[in-house]
Amino acid sequence: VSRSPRASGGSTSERDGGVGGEPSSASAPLDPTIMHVDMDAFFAAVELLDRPELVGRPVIVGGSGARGVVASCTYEARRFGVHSAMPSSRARALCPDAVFLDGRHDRYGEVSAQLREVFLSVTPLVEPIGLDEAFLDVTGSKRLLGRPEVIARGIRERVYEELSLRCSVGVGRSKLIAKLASRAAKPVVSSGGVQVGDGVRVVLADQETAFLTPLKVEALWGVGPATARQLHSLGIRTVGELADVDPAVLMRHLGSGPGAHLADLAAGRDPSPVVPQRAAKSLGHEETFPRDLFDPQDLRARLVRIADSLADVLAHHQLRGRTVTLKVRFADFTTLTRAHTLSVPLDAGPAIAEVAVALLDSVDLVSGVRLLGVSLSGLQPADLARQLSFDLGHDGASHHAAATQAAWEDVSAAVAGIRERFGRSAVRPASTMRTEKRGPWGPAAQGEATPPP
DNA sequence: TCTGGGGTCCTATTCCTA
DNA sequence: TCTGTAGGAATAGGACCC
Repeated sequence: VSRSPRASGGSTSERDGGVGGEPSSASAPLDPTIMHVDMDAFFAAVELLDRPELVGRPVIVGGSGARGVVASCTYEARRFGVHSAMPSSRARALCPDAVFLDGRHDRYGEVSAQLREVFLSVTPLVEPIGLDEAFLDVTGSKRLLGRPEVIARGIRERVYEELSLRCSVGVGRSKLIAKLASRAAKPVVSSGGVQVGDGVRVVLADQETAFLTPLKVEALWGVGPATARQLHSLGIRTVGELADVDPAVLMRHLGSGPGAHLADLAAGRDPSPVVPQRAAKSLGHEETFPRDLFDPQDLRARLVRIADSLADVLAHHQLRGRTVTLKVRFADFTTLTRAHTLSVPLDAGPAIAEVAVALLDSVDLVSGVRLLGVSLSGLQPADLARQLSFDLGHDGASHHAAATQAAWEDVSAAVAGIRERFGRSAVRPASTMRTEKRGPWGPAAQGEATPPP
């Protein structure tokens, strides 16, 4: 090992510019080179692929109902100030001519899988972040594929050739730098128009400080509105100012963990590795209702349907979980959670619903409910859980839910099979059917029907 | 303006048990 | 047998990410 940074007393990055440089001699350890690939307006761009007649128009993907938000939008819509996470009502006011489309996550998932194939042809070390971005550790690919900038441009070209989609690529020694660099490579939108970005931005080791210093603190991973407010109150607005603050001060104001973490990021220190696969720690499903609901019986029925949807997700992942968490958001947007951990892992809809409904019954619902959600954590593979499920639990709730789980074991498998062949709506919990539109009791908007006499 | 749905991680508190 | 304590698990809330 001829070029070990430690052995030679200095970082190789000081010699070759940090991120890659020329391919090194065969046995030398290479400087880490991380890439962050971020699709441009991903959901909206996929919609335009399938509906080319919309190209050039402002297109907004997201819930178009009264309580929806923007999930993605084209740059034509961004010119009007529309951006993701904005309430749809506001987006419509800003851009009345926009075309609103409901999201098709299955479709985005398909394209995302194709995208991953491109990434995996460059390096096996791919860490997806959502459907539309990923970190790639290309440290070991440089000898074969060339300088980082060459690799990055190659990825960009292949994504465009194979998927007709554009992306931005950031390159640096760490995930922190790579992520910020990809943002710097993005197209810039103003009311005047769209300025095409570089597409690729490489930040070399000796450029890191100059690159980070002028950025706003909000640019850092982990600084959201609440942390930004606190930092602003301390007179800190840029990453450079943050780097000048004594870490002890940050730890005092933000807590020891987040404070120390933020001090590291501001100084450009981010040792976090690219992690190819992460096992899910929780799975959940939640629904916001078109209008607030007050009737406990109605809410219980909604919860059963949500638990049923969650059971589908669990079956798909072949997982069970021991902790059931109920989430309730009230009309005033305050949110509470209630959790119960069982001795036996569940995946059957009725068993999950039983626990969730019991939790719901412990909550005061008089102020009106806008959202209900159920999630399961403490996950384990279903086949392993099945072997261990002879233990029916000790406390009353566990015992009851475990018995329900056992009783529904075979039924759940049969339901999954039927849905596989005939679609999700082929089998539904009976208790949810009173909320569906149907015959003798007259037409009503879905989910708004009056219960039959 | 009025705030989705899918998650992760962190902190504080409470409760149980060795 | 009783008491104090330390530590872990469970619980709840909040911030943040895409």
